[in-house]
Amino acid sequence: MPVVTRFAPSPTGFLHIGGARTALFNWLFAKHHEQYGDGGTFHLRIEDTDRARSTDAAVAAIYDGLRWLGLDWDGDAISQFERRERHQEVVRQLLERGMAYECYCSPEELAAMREKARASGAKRMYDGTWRDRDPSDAPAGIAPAIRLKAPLDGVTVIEDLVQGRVEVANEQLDDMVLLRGDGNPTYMLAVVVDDFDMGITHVIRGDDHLVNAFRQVQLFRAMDWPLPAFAHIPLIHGPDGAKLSKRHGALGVDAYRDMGYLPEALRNYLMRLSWSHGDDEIISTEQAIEWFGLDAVGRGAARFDFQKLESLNGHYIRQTDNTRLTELIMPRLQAMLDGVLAEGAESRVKMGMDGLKERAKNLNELTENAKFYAISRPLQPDEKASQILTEDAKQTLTAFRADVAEIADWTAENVQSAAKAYAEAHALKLGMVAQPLRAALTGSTVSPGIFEVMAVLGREETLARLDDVR
RNA sequence: GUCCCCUUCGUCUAGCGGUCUAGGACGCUGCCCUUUCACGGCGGAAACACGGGUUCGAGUCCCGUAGGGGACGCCA
Repeated sequence: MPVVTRFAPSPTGFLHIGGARTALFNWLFAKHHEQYGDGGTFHLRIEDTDRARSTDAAVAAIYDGLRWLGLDWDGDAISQFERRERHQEVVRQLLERGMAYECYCSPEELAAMREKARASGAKRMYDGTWRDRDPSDAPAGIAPAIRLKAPLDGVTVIEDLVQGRVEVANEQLDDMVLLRGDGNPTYMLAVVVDDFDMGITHVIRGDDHLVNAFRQVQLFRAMDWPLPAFAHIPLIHGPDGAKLSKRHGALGVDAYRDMGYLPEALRNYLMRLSWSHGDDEIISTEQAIEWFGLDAVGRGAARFDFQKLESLNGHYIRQTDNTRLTELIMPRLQAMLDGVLAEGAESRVKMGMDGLKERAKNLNELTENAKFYAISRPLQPDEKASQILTEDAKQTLTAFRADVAEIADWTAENVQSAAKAYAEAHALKLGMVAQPLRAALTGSTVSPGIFEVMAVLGREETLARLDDVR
């Protein structure tokens, strides 16, 4: 049977990292079945039933984040709000069949009920005041909410693909609100109706929804609809072990993009949280699609670890071709240098990329490391570099400059040979030549191999930079 | 408070009763490579929360305890 999954974020904030992983799992599961099973489809549904809190900007951020991560969805995204008439229609049916009822409790009454229930340790929050009450008792001028008439005893069972069999006594579950007093559907109603209408076969979402799932199952049963399979995946926690939230600084996926992470690195990192395939760590998306299955998803929450993401990102940066890296970095370089780039900056950056990329864990570092290729002369050596440029060092540089100016074929090899010859002739260690060169040519004490740098810079620029420090 | 879930190195995890003197990765750390920093290579320290069962045999199954997390909205 073909698999149909969905990612259903509420557009009240930006696409956060936990949501991104939920989307990833749904996407991988659908793709796996598309390529290795009977078919798979992945839908995006925007849960915007809360009109007050939903924003277009958040919707745009969700689209943007998913696209950046490469998680394409099938068909158009569905707006839950736009389906409210269908939701209302379902409630009408429920009402007609006596499976739902009108509730006239005021917010104050409900608050009092809640307090009382908690204080007395009662199972249900809502006490069922209007469950069997004659509608003629209804106070005038108050629009009622509609509640589901849920079973009072027995148990509701979920055979969760990740959590296993979980059951809750129905006496724990009170009658949930389906339609608000203003006639708008609640999330609980909308998910069930939409999941049914969309033919969702597998509901894969964070396990903070596990408890909700029981009430949703009651609704499915009330409508006599077939149940989808449920898979409640563990949440991602912050470094402190609590649910990931704004205070952890982990915001939207756009923040990760800004921090210089590659989407493939973030994808690889995210898929390894609560899911694994043996000892494999570096997993391409193609492999993940082939291997992904719900049976290999664990049940424990995972903590977010920036260092591991960083390490993975470094790996993917080294794997990425120089042209793409250069394109990714040029705008950042522009910003860093206030738009003032030396002539030929881009081609130098690209030519020097081999040496640059193995020294960076993220795009911001890469940009910082590439700066000396793009900046205009004269360079401002940093503090450590200045310390290296002593009078002795400058003399060495002046003498060596004369040697190197004679080189006919300006290559890294030839420049290096010249440096070695110079060091030998003056009984110096190679470092005594190389470090001053590095300080003069890059303005820093850390850089790619200095002879490679000289080759990339070219004879003219190299000699000019050497002259600058005299 | 009530209900639900979870528990292997600091972190992510492998392990699906014997092959576990518990493996991999990140991080930490020693050495090598080396013109700096990285990359890379070779080593090291580091974990089955605790207590009972079941079994010839338990990290693996069951039950408790402790700890952690999640949910208890006319939010999603």
